[in-house]
Amino acid sequence: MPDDGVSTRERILRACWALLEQGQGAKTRMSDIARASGVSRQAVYLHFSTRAELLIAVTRFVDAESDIDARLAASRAATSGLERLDAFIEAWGNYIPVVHPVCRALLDMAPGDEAAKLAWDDRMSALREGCMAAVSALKADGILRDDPDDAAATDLLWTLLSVRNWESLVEGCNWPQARYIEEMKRLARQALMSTG
Amino acid sequence: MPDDGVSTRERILRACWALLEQGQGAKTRMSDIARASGVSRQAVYLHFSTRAELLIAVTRFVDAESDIDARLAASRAATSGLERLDAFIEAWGNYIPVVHPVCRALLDMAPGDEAAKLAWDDRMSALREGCMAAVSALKADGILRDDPDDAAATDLLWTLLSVRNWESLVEGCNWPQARYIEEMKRLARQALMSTG
DNA sequence: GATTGCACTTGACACCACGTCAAGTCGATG
DNA sequence: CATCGACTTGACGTGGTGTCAAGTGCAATC
Repeated sequence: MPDDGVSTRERILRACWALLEQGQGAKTRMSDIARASGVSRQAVYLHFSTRAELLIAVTRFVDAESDIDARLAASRAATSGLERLDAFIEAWGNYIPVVHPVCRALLDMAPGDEAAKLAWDDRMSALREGCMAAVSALKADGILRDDPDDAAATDLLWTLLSVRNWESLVEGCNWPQARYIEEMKRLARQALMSTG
Repeated sequence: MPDDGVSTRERILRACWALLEQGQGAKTRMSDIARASGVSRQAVYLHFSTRAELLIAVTRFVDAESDIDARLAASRAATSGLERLDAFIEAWGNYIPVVHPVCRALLDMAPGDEAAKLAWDDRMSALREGCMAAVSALKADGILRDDPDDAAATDLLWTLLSVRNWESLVEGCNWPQARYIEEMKRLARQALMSTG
């Protein structure tokens, strides 16, 4: 089936990814993607029954290509709670710019599309797990503050690390990525730990 | 021209506001708004040439009706920097739930509509002014930390107080409004002040 | 009392994306 | 050769926005 050893499906995924990286998510149409993939519009629907499904597939594809799991492994390997928090923020925070264009597109269509919304919520609840683990690690070390309870601490970290906040600081305020990471680490420490 | 002393234009604005308060922003159509206003769909276009224009007009209407200026006056009246920061967070933070349904609708259409995007950016840059003023007040009192410079401190406060973060905590995590306010005050103090 | 003007109604239409359908092409494989 | 699968082509339905043209009804004005 492939032309150059690459399946049509993958060509579409890559073309879509490339398009999203340089265009406004919401304005990338199925026909654009088809053209960029060198395939007819219908062929796209042959592989992905819906725009939302395609975008979701692209996020999974990007996850796989950029080895998000490996990135997060470091944070799970950390021994102390503080190390783990820092490593988690670094892993996730540095992954955001990679997936961001695709997230943007998914997010843009979420208000009007149930499937997109569910997929996004799913991603976000995965992130929440990571936050919860980091909070637990702090608690295990006895350095989690007790003003907000564990759940609230997780809520706070999760909100802090949202894609929107990254957009706000890095894209909206032109912060360099490194500054974003450092500031988030500081903020998270101040928000969650009893001793800074 | 009015039926009950209320202009058609205002009936539309109020009906739209009411609809947004109980529906999903993006799914509220022009025809829904027309029906709720007891007016034809075309009549709506007679007053607002575009859906974006209508939504923008509603936000301004809500601003006026809820006296956002009076709310913010308190923060400007504060004498100390810390008082001012707290008052600002309280004024804006407690205003969010009021405008939120309308913001939601505007935000939902922003990705695909230039006018909506501009209107939103405009609102956000007004908020930024407020943040900057609060930061300046802290600096005047000599209690602004110097790790992040003034601009970055403003960026941080502005991002912290974003509508998205309110949504995340209050709607996403079911925080009561009061808790949101208190936590934001704490977070802002920790993030901006040299002495907590 | 007729005329003009204004706010509004009615119904049709163009537009744009998404998604669907049916028929056809082309190459590989039995 | 026949058939199957991946793909193309072109037409179509749908839902929402925004436009257009003709009409209605009331009020102020002549």
